[in-house]
Amino acid sequence: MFYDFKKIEEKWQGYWDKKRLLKASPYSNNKKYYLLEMFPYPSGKIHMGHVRNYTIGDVAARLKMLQGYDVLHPMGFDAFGQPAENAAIKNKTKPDTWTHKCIKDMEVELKKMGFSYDWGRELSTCDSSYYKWNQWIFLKMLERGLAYRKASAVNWCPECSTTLANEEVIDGGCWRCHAKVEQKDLEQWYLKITEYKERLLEDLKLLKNWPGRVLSMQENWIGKSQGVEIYFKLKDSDTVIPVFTTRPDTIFGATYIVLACEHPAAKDFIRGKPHEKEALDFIDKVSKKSKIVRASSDVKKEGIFTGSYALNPVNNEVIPIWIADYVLMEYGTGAIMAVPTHDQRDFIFAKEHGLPMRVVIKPFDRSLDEATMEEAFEGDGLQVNSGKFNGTSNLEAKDSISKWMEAEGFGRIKTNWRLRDWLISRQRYWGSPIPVIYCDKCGAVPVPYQDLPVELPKDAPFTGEGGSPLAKVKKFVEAKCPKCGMKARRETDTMATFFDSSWYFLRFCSPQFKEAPFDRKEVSYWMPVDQYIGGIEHAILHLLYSRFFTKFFKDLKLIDFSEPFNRLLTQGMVLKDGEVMSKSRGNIVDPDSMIKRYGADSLRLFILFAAPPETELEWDDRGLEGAYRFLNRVWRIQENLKEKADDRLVRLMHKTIKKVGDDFNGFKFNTAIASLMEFTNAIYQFGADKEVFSKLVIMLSPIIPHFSEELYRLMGNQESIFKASWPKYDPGMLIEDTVEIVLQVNGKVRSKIEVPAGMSEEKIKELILGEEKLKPWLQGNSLKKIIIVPDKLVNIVV
RNA sequence: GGGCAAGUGGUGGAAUGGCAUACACGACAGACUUAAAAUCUGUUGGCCGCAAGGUCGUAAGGGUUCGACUCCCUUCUUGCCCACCA
Repeated sequence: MFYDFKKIEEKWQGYWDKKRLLKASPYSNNKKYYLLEMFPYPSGKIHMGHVRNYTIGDVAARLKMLQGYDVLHPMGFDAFGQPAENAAIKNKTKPDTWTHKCIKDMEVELKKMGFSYDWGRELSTCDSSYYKWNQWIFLKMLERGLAYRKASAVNWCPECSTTLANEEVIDGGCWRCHAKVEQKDLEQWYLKITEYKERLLEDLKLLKNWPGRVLSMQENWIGKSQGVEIYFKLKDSDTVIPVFTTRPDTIFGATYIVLACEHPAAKDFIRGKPHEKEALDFIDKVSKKSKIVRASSDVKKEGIFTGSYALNPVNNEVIPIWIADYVLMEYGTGAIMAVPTHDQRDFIFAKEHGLPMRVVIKPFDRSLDEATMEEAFEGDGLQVNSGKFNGTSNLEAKDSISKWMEAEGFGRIKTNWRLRDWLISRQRYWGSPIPVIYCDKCGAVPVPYQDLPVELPKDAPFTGEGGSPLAKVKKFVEAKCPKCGMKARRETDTMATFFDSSWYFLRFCSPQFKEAPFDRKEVSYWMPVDQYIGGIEHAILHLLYSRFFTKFFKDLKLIDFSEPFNRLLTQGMVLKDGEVMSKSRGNIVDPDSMIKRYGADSLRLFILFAAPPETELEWDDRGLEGAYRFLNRVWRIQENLKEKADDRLVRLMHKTIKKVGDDFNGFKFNTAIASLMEFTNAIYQFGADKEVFSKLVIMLSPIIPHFSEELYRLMGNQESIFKASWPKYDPGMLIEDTVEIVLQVNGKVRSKIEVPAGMSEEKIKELILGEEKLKPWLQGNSLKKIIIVPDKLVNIVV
């Protein structure tokens, strides 16, 4: 009556493993498919998000196996990172021990789901055979000037005692622990990702199969903006204050200038002025606050007058210079021209401090008065109060004013970027050591290639006190200078884990390769990744860094493609009662307990059926039970097979094969499953023969592999179902003899008729005008028009 | 504040210019059973109607069209991402 999922799933998992059935084998033909899901952090337990991500991937991978592709479907672990250190402190264990235990536990859980990974290719980023190549890549970057050291104020998380990249600061807090981020000065290693900004932006155009939202997020992150750098001269002096603007069309309305507090000239402008002390106090007060706090401290804009004045180059107007907290030193030149009438931030600031304003762009359909304005006008319109540009549209003026200012020497046309260099240093233990030695005489010296890997010492002390445990390991820190042989000191910072995950997709092509990060021959066969699947939370950082690394490898002539991921799918979150599943909410549904109750196949089926992959998925225990019931329903079909299936069923089978194939290719698993359910319902109605049933089972096999393998073998097949081929449909069987035509009067359905397919418009017209059911609607009305959609619909307009 | 999605039965969702609500969950009824579970077979958007049938209905309002869940405009709501980016 019930199929024994526990026995079946264990049996076939063991069989696939023993036969190495899921091993990726290249070069068997010329169709390759590299399917990759974002590898997990080994926390020790898989959650529903993993189950969803990996189930989606597994269906695609198994489908491609059935379609005869060489499939590469690997799995590994993003194993460096803070939680291992935190666990080490808490449980008095070692990060290494803890991580490897977690990896073991997760392997077991992943295997229970029956995912088709080639476990022979498994890798962990914390193994020295992997991070050796992180160090190799770092040295290559160092050689090319792409890795450099810079002392600067960095984001400091007091909770984790570590620095964070700008990208890792979320709402003023640490991306992992959410503690409030502070400012601190440190010498840090950076990667010059900005050198690739043009290509990172330009090549987004190549990514035709990426979700639009991810592309636009990347574009905004890179943040290219065209504008003009305008030179404002100080009144009674030759000192120039450059200012960047994307709105040169508003230059005639610039009524004051604002400097960032950190602006190098700020203190000069204050010196000897009446409010000198007050102004210095203000600068001091603001600079003590971290920039993150300043950014998040709502809308209040504080500022103070410097006492100095500048000249607007286009009209020689004398305008005051202010200092304020809402201007950022990091963007543009650290100084802005303020146009309160056409920028809302400037407007608020001007109102608060009684600064002058002047309208220079008026809306097309009305006039504007600065005295009565309640907010800035940021839309498009016509230039006014703008000298010889009056009357032109501001969009045109943007261009003509820029060119005019450049010609007059008032400024120059310039492009600004939002993208910053990438800070990779971490004052942490559990990461790849940065392969550099500091010598008093020779400075920072790279570790020679033949000395790689620089191994992490296993016996670092974990006290939970701040600072890096690595710095406390004497025999690690003490080193000889590779250049002069003198006593020297080893770098104790480790790399950000985003470094590890920026190239793992290349390593999977040849995970045991000893000569280089990857074997060029294998990479040129498998790469680029045909389908990448993961969470939207990685839309910016991980994907941008991976694209950067790929371009770097291309420049090294190690590969000959410039984008790593052809197609990208970002799957939606798994919700419970409308909320994201999380420990803090206490609404976690543990996959393992669901596998115990209903089996992995039911879980896979439910999670694919409940929602399309990209949208959020609402968890529902009863839905899972429904999936289990469906499997039993299919299971029972084998007990009642007929000699020969009904023609109607065979026709439906061909339709279903087409529909399911199309839906699978478009990752529309929910509707593919719906079709398979309809087909199953039809089998209950008409009765199937062995051939029809086996095709149903093959179509189900990517979704519910153990179940399908078992049924397939019970039907007498000796070979694995994954050696079978995907069923083909006969296009002739899709054509219907008769079609149902919907009859509308004035767009409302009034009747339907059955007619032979391909009937001519004339004949249809004749037929429907005599149709009894339509008479009441046509009587007493004059016929205006008849619209005929062949084989589908007729609309009579009266 | 900006950008991008989305809004459809009691619920998850289907339909991307042509029969709104496929498929599933839940609910209700029938068969089987001493009974229950399981299974099988039905019914299941609202309103009016005994019925045939009619009528309203895809967040709200307007527009384009013979015809709109679908395209356009306005508004509202929710979610995600970004955010003093000049």
